[in-house]
Amino acid sequence: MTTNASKRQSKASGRVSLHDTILKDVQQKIVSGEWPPGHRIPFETDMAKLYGCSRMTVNKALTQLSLAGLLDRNKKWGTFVRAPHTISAALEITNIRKEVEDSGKDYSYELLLDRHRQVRKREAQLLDLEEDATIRQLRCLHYSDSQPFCFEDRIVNPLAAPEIEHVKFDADSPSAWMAANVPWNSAEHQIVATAADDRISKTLEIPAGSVCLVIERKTQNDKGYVTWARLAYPGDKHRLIANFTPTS
Amino acid sequence: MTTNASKRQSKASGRVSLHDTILKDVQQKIVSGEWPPGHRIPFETDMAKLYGCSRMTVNKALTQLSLAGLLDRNKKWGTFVRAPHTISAALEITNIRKEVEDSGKDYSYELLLDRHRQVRKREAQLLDLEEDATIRQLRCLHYSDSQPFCFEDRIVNPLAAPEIEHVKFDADSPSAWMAANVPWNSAEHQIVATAADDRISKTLEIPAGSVCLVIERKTQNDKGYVTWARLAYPGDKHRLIANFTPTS
DNA sequence: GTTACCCTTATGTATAGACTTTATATATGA
DNA sequence: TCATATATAAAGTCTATACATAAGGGTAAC
Repeated sequence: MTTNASKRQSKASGRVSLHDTILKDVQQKIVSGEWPPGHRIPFETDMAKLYGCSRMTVNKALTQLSLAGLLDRNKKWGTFVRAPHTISAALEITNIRKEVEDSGKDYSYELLLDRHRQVRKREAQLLDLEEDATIRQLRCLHYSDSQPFCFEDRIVNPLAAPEIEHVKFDADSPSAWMAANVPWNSAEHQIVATAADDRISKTLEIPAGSVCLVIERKTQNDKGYVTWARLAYPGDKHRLIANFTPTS
Repeated sequence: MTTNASKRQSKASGRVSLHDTILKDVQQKIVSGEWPPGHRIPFETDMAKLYGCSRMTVNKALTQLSLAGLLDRNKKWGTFVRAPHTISAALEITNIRKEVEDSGKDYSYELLLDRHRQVRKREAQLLDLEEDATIRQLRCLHYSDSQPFCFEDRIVNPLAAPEIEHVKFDADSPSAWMAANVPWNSAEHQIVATAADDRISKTLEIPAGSVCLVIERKTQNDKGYVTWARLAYPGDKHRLIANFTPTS
């Protein structure tokens, strides 16, 4: 098959491998939200036709995305975009409700503040926004058995996630809703220990100056930074746990 | 090829796929230390013969391990076990020296304590040891420009890592040496904010009761728990940063 | 001696085809 | 009606083969 051989060559000399192209294409569609969680993606055979390649090549790309946790694959059913992007099994600190309920306590949550305002300078830098941009600010408190458990202070960039504008966070907390509904490209966490400032000590009902574990998280999609959140946990009661194995 | 077909069938009905078996075998050899970092593993063609399968099947396994970061693969040279297991790019908090030097400061380190003693009850539980087992305890202080930067308190289980017994930690710090030389199966991190106790405040030269970020790490190989370490960083000066993408 | 060219080696990519496994859908017979 | 075949669909595994690519060595021409 000389024609096929030359076809292969011309494609290979495109410098980047075909299965990698396919992988990136699919990943892009997922993180951009074009293929939302639950969406059934084309069958291997169809994608093979689409890219003019063999099924094995498509299979290689999809298998990798499945291992990476972006896809769920089922025989006969097909391949589906996986539910919310969990923040890697290693450091799953998104799900405050689960955290509370796993410890056998009752979870509840209260929205303290929800307003639109102009960004501050530091925030504009942080989220790479114009100086006069408008953001939505949310503050809420997560309870464990009616004990304050975590104070969440968040700003959202409406430009990067317009669909959030219509959401009232009376039932679901912002972090829960966002984890389930907003796809992201990359996330950065910063973890720091601080002394509780005035607001935190009052809200969490702990003495001013006592110790807090603070996690700041910034997530990004292809339209820019979506949100920045600060989660403050009281004292040495809270532990972040992360498990690793060489391969995962 | 009917004989081949039936051979395939009989293998496939072994319930677990061949490439996965190969992957696990290689991984086991690496984490057990049988194939140490730098070791050249057999060529694809040889492993194919060894397992009585095609090169593609071996390739699938090795490619995955390479993506997972356990192997380095080079054309013409072959495939090598990758250098020290870094603690996943996401949360690389092992390398204190690098951390310091990346911030433009000079790194130095001082060994404060090195002794053998009987385990305490809590430690025996933690590392799953006999009540009367002996452990090696190490304490040291990492400096950033002659400022105390991190206080390390560590216990080592000689049964799980006998080679450590001969190492004097006068040049390399225990954490550096262990990161470079001790393969591990799994690691657990716990991150917590605490108020500095007496020892920590004196060692790190900070006021008693001021805020500390403490990381506790426990690593395990196939012989059991190797070591437990507590790293204390002073105040809100220290931040743990972790970056995520959906695939990595 | 250096350049140009070819050979070798080991991994990398891609293909076409065969068979397996899991699960649904549909028809068949008691 | 219900259980049981049977067909079908899609992913999973594996093979044999082919060519590409990277890196090194060797050799002959200049």
